[in-house]
Amino acid sequence: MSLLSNDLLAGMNPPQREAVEYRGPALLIVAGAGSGKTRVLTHRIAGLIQNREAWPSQILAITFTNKAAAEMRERVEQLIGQASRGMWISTFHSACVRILRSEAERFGFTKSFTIYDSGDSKALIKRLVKQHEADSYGLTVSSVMGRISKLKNELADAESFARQANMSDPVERVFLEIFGSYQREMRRANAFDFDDLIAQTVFLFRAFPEVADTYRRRFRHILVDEYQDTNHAQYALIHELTRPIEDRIPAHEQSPAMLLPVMDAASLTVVGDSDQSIYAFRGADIRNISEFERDFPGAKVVLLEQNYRSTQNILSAANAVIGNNFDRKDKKLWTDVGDGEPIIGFTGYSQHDEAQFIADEIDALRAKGVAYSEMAVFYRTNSQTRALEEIFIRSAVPYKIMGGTKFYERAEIKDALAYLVAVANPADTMAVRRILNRPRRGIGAVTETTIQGIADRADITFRDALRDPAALGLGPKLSGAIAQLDALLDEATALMIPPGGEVPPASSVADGLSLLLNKSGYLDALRASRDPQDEARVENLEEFVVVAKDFARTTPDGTLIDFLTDVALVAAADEIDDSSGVVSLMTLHTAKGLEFDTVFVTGVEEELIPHRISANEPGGPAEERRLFYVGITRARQRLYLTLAMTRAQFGEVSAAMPSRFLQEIPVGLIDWRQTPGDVNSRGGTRSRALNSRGGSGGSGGYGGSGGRAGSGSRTGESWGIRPLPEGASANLGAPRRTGEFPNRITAKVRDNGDLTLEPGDRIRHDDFGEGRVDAVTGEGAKRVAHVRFDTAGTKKLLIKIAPIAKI
DNA sequence: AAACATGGCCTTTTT
DNA sequence: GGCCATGTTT
Repeated sequence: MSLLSNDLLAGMNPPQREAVEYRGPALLIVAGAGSGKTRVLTHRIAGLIQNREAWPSQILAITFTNKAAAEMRERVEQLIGQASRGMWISTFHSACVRILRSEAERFGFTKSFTIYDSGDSKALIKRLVKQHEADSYGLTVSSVMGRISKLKNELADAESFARQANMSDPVERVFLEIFGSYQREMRRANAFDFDDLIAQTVFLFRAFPEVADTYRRRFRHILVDEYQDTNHAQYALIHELTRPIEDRIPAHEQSPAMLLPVMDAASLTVVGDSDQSIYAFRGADIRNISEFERDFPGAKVVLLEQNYRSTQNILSAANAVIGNNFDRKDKKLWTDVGDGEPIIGFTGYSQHDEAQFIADEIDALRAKGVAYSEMAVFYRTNSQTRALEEIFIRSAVPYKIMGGTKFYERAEIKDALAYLVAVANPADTMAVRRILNRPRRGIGAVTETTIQGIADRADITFRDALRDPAALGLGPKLSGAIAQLDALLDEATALMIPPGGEVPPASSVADGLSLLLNKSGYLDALRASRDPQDEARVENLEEFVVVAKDFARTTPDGTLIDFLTDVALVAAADEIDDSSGVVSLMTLHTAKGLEFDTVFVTGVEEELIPHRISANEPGGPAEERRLFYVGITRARQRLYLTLAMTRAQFGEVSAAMPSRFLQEIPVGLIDWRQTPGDVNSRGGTRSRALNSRGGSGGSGGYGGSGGRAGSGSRTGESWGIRPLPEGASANLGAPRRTGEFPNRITAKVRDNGDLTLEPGDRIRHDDFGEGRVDAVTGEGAKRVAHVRFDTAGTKKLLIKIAPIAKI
C-alpha cells in the first residue's frame, strides 16, 4: 500500500516510485540522462507537502540554473497548487545571497552588498597585478584569478593559504599578497564574488553556529540536483545544513538530559549522474557523488536507467561513447520507443560548409513541420558561433545564441550597472571609478589617482571624496563636473532608496536608471557620436530600461538591490524562452539539462572535442567524452553529428581530423551524408563559404580539388566500410584500440602525415596535375605549400590533407 | 585628455 | 581575425 496518493505515482516505473516514496536521512538518485529525474524530484517534494510530512517552508531545493528552479517551482505548483508557497527553490548562489543578505551585518558587510561577476573580479585583479608588478614573476591576470577561485572553492582564504604555502618562493609571496589585497578590497567595497557567495556562507555557519542552527531548524528536507557538479564549498555547505542540532545552552544551565542532540539532521536527497559531470574545471568534484554512500552512511541508492527522451539509436550511440570511460560504474540507458531515425553525419570542407549543411537541414525540417524552437545547435567553443551566424543570417534561419557575448557584459550595460551600483552600494569603489569619466568629463587617470589618494588619506570612501570637490584641489572645470555627478547620484539615491526606510514604488528602479542615463549625459553623448556602433549601444540601453520595467512588473516589491542581484546571477541557460520560434545555439556546457527534438552537435573534430587543452589535464579527455555524451543525449528524435575538414582559427586555416569519439559510435548507427573521406578524395560539396576564393567550383581554397558536388546519402558499404558485425553494438563497454574499431572514419581521411616539402620540390595533385613548390609556410596542421602548377596556375594547399604526392 | 595606430596574444567550457 | 595594451599624435 502506497504512502502517497496514486496521482503522484501514476505512470512511474518501480525505481522512480521508490525514489519518490523512500523516507530516510539520505537518498542518492543516480539518474541517467532523460530518465525523468525532474519528475521524480517534483513528485517527491509534492508528496512531502501533500502528506503533511513537511511544510513548504521546510524545503530547500537546489538546482543548477535559475531557469531550472523556476521550472521546478512551476511543476510543483501544478501538482499541489498554492500550498507550495514558501519553498526555497533556487541555485546555490541565489540561496546563499539570500542567507548572506540577512546575516551580512554580523561580519562586516551590509545588507546592500553587491556581487562581482567575473569581469569585475578580473578588473580588480588586473589592477592588483599591476600594482604588485606581478607580471615580472610570471603571474598573469587569468592565472591569479583561476587560482584564487580554486582556493575559494576549496574553502581556503589568504590566511589559511599562507600557513601552507612555500614562502621561500617569491612567486608564492607575491601571489599571497595579491590574494590578501583582493580579499581586503572586496571587503572594503562591501562586495562578494561568485565564489565568495558559497564560501562565505560556509564560514558564516562555522563562525556562528547559532545562525547555522536557525537554518538547520528551518530546512528539514534538502534536495540537490546535478550533484555531480558540486564543488567542495557547495558540498561543505550541504554538510553544514544537514548536521543534527546540538544543545547550545550554556553549561551551567544544562541538565544531563539536554546534552543530547535536540533535533535530527535534515533529510538529504541528491540527484546526479557521474557520466554528466562536466565542470571539473570549475572545481566540481566527482567524488561528492561517487562517495556519497560513505559520507552519509545508511544512504539509500536508487538507479534510474530507463530513458524517456531519446530513440534507441541515439541511446546506443551515447552508451557506446561513454562506455569508453573506464573508471565508471556501468550503466546503460534504454528505451522502449524503438530505434527511430539513424544519426546523420556530415563533413564539410570548411566550417562554412558545415554551417551551410546545418542551415539547409534546418530549412528542410522546418518545411516538414518541425518548429525552430525544437532545434538546437551545440558547439564546444564560443568562437565557433561566428561561421554559424554568418551562414544563418544569409540563409534567413532565425536563431538565438544562448549566453554568447552576454548582454550584461557589454560595456554600455556595465556602465549603466555601475551607475546603479554606485547608488546602491557607494562603498563599491570600482563602480564609482568606472562611471567617473563616463561619459567623458575630462577626468583622466591622473585626476582619478589624485582623488583616490585624498580618499585614502582622509580614510573615507572614493564616493565620499566626491562630495567636496573643492577639497580635491582641481580646476573649476573638473570640480564642476564632479559636483554635478555627485548631485546626480544623490538625486537618484533619494528616488530609489528613500530616506527613513520608506518603501520606494516598484517603478523606481527603471525611473532611477533613466534619470542616471539621461542626466549624466551618457545617452546624449552616444547619440551625438558618429561611431555607427553607438546607435546600437543606445538601443541596448533602451532594452535595459525595458528589463528594469519588466522587473517592476514581475517583482512589485523588488528593490534596487534585488534587481542588481537578479542581473548578477542570470545564467546563459536562463535566457531560453521556449515560446520564441528560433533555433537555439549554445555551447555543450550550456546544453546540460535541456532537451530538443533535433540536435546538431558541430565541430566533432580532434583538438576541438576533445579540446586540445584538455589533453594534458588529468581526467581531461574523459571529461570531454562526458561532454560529448551530454550533447548526444539532449536529442529526442534526430541527432546530427557534423564536422569540417578545415577550420580557420586565429585567422589561419588548418587541417582538422575527425574526433576519436566518432569512431566510438558503431558504424551502423550513422548515416553519412558526406564522410570525411568523401570530402577530399572526391571533392566534397562545393565550398559555399562566404570567404571561398573565386575560381571554378569552389576549388580554389586550401587543398581543395575538383568542383564536383557531393552526391547525397551513401550507405556505409558504398565507401568500403563493412556493416557492423553481429553483436558488435553490445560490446562497447571495453575500450578498444581505435584501429580495431569497425567505424574507421579516420582511415578514410587523407592524411599526408609529416610529408615534408621544400621550395623547388615537384609534386603531383589529383586535379591540378604537376607543379613546383614555391614556398612553404606555417606549422603543423597549418603547413601550407605555395605551388605553381604547370597548367592550373598558383594555389595554396594545406599539406596535411591536399591530394598531393611528391614526385 | 582624447583620438588614432600598432603589435601581441589569444579561446576551452561558467555559476 | 578581433581584442586589448601600449605608444604616438593633436
